[in-house]
Amino acid sequence: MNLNNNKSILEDFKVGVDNVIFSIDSQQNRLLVLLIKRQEEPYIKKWSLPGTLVRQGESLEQAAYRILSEKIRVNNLYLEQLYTFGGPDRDPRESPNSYGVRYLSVSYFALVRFEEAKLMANDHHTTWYIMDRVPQLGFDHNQILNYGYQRLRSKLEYSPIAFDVLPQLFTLNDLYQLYTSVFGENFTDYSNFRNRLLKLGFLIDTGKKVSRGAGRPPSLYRFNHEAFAPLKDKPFVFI
Amino acid sequence: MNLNNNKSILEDFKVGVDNVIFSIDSQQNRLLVLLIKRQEEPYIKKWSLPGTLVRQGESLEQAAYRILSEKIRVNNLYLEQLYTFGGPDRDPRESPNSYGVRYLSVSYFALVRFEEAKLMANDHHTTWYIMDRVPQLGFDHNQILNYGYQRLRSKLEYSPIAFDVLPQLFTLNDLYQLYTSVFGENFTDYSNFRNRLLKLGFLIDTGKKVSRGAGRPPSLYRFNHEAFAPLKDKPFVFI
DNA sequence: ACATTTTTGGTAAAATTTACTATAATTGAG
DNA sequence: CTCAATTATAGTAAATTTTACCAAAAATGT
Repeated sequence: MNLNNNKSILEDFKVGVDNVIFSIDSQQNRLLVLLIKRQEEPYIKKWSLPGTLVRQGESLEQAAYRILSEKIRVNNLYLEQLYTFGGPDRDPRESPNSYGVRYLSVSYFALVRFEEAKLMANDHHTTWYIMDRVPQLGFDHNQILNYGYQRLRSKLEYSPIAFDVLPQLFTLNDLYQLYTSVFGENFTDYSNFRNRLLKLGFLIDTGKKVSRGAGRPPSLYRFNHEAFAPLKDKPFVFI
Repeated sequence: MNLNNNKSILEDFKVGVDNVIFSIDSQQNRLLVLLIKRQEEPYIKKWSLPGTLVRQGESLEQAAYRILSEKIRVNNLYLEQLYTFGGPDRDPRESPNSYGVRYLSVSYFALVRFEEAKLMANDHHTTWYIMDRVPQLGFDHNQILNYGYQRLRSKLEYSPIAFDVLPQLFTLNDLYQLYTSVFGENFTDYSNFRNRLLKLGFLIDTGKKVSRGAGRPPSLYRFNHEAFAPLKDKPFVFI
């Protein structure tokens, strides 16, 4: 950043953070995204991504966590920065050519554990939307959501983010259900998914069995961070 | 973004753009990055990434292009957003707890054609640095540079950004040299690289031959955007 | 007891990757 | 002009991985 510029032509920004918060209901095979019904202008009554403006002394990531904790109560999650949208015309609050304060949106992507993600009881304007039934959103939030969806899919392909939202001990079928909820019907078959994952060597069979109704009881597995680490920088996919 | 917040606790930002500008000198097998020797505080005399503050009515990407065009003259390039660094303590100009104006850095990643990238003649504080000889930089720019380097490598693996900086017509060896300049000695051998690329079907043999000293004259190829398009959303790598 | 369900372990065929070789087409030295 | 050196191109056999299945194991529930 160069301070030699004439300060008078610089622009002042308010910085907002908008979150694409996904959760996976493996029971019902659904990918869900958290949306807010706006209570004020602009885009009043429209659904939108949960967001906030960054406060003094607060980091971007802290702001992203603050949004999350105001809407849902959850302990296990994965969160990372997505993209920064900052064209001068993206927010109708900025009347064109007025050159007053300008809004920048730093978007974050989160994946949260569904079983423990409870909506705040007093908030009736927040809901989990089924991903492929999302309506037209306010601002440029459909674009941001789509960007987040692509990120979710690519992260699941080569990163162990699924294990941030699965319980400590899980069955291979739990993992498979999670993946099919996101990738849909034409996902690879269970047997091959299983073989590929096990060969990678970072899933540990605890030997414990659990009974869940009919059928042979499956083994409970856990994710081994140490065994995954060496794979981190190598190109590989596990789907 | 929620306007219900008490405005008094919000923070005002100046937004800067910092560029990680790479170029590849295939002749000398070197990956280069453009650095600026700072002429003012903070970090005076230190090398740093070229950056600027965003002006009124200017988009982030426009600002990124402006930096580029002030330092080098180049026509063929690839540019995309990298990451936004915005902790409250990243810039020493912000005295801690003063809560005045705060600086946010949106970083961009660029790959430019080396043959036509001429440094501006009157600028003696700008230079191409060999990537693995980069010194300690000002601000958090080593971190940003490293982030850009990872992006460069992963982009080269599954995106056709190389063809944005190669000439319209190029030999397969030109392409190979470019890749080895970035990925180093233990890169896959030429014969297999060739076979893999050709099988993907987006490189068109023009039939034209060109003589460059000793050896059988190679064919000139061109990149076919239409043939690449269907691969865009499918998982694949071409190295 | 046995039909049903689900997990687990496998395998044969297809496809791909890897390591390597042979041949073709040029330049440049003598 | 001849031939060694050089670079491009075309392959191929072996190793490995992926794909599309199948069968046995271990539980449930009627």
